[in-house]
Amino acid sequence: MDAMPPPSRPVAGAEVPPGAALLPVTVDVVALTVRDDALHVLLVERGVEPFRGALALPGGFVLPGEGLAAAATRELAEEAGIAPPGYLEQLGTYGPLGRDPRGPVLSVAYLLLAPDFGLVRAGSDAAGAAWHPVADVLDPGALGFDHGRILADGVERARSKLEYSPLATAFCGPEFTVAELRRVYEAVWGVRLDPRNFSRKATGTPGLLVETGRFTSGGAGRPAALYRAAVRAPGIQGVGGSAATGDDGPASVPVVLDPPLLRPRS
Amino acid sequence: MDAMPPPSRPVAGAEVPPGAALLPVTVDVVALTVRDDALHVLLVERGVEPFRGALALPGGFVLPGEGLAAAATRELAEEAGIAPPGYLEQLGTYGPLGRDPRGPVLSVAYLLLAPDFGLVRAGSDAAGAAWHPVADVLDPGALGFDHGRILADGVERARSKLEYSPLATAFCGPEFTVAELRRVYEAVWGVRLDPRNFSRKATGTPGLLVETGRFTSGGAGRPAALYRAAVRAPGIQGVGGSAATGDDGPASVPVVLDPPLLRPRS
DNA sequence: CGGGGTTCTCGTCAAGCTGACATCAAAGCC
DNA sequence: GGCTTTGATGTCAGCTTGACGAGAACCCCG
Repeated sequence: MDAMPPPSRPVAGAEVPPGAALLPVTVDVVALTVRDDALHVLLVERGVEPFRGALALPGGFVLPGEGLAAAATRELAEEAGIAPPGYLEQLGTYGPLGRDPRGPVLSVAYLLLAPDFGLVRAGSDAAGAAWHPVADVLDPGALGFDHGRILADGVERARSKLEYSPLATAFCGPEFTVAELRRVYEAVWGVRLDPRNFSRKATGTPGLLVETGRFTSGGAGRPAALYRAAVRAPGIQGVGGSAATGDDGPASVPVVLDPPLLRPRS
Repeated sequence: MDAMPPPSRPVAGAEVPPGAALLPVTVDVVALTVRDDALHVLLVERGVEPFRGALALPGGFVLPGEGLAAAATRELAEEAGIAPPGYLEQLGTYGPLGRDPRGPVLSVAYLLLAPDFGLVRAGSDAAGAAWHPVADVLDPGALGFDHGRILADGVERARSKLEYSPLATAFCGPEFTVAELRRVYEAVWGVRLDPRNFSRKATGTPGLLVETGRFTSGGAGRPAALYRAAVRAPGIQGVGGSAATGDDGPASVPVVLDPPLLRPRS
């Protein structure tokens, strides 16, 4: 669907009722990763008004003939410099009133859970994207527009996703250890988990891990068994075949963890 | 926010980049209720093309100067005849490509969990709204547009909501018995629950029920204790004060059930 | 080469929760 | 008054959870 040509008329609505509003639509992405045992979010420094100089989520306007998910991946590729791996799902829609000083704008937010991929032009360009610790920018007002609220919603969505879906593996590389997976949970939830109980739970939960038979080497301590994700997250690049018509609804969870991995209750 | 006057220029986008698409936006509502121990959805029979004569979710185009949630409540009021009670939250956004034969249209879907409220003009008018058992219309193709998929997403959202939030009470009236609440769970999940275990769990979960001290009378069997919802669902009518700026993001869950009420696993 | 430190893996055990089921209580109905 | 219906309370085995001990396998260092 990325290669779909623009339609003949760039502005739709010729057959819709005359009273309907025609709205510009943006796509903003909450891209989360875990680095140095802390949750990070991909942010850009805005180079143009409004909110010039402020930090904001990567995103931009949907172009004519473009789907929502396609717009999200395009903006990520433009502002992060690469087509990042990971799991992408729709987060929610905000607006159109009272969120952009230029006027009514509808914004569809997406959530990306990704391993710590490198950034092209990281921090060098004026509008370059960079990872920021979520804890540093979680207070309202740290980001332009209503992106502080969108980020908070994205973090909360990620936290609950980790409980009931195997998507914690989306933060890891193709092969990882149980300890790496545990540090993902610890960073996203902001808690400390017992390594022994977590290992028992993670390896005993069907649909989460697949043994590779291989082990780590070179690190300190006893070598750890390497695992792969039991489900390949239907992410940005991995779609492969056409997902029917332009698949722009809220992504369905690939698998539900059963029993869930509940976070400790205070 | 309902009374907000339209802005001076009905079509926004004067200051947005020239390449951005201007899209008509519709709001569709998946209104669910429980009647006769079965999950029902509010549907309208379309009176105009496209999909004339087919069943579809109530909804319509967002008007200039109107917020998303306001458009959802307005469409519900127009097509159901009243301002229904219940809990409203955003479900997801679909499109804009390949879902409306008239051209690109963005659709923001909302989910309403409501008690079995009466319908004005129920079934009489050509475009009147009526409750339909979800089981009758869940197969793809039963509804116009992509509403079959939106309904499926809404039902799945409702199912998981019941596990981790006290929103099952949104299906009940102001006072209800544990048995009524259990029938809500049974209808939404499609399972049979043991009344004794359910009662122990429901009354023992903090943040779900509040005793009223009153009891049912007149029915068959021993009178049952009447309860109220511990949290009033922030629904359509109950907002009261202004919810800051036009609150059109995905609604946050009012309270999280802890421990959750997990549905039986297969 | 051997000891200490580190990390991973397996085992143990009490406490709490879940699912299955029995028992009692309180109404209506004949 | 007995029967039926429905709600409330209790019991009990089995499982899961949280806390923690102990051994295994690697690295580093002297």
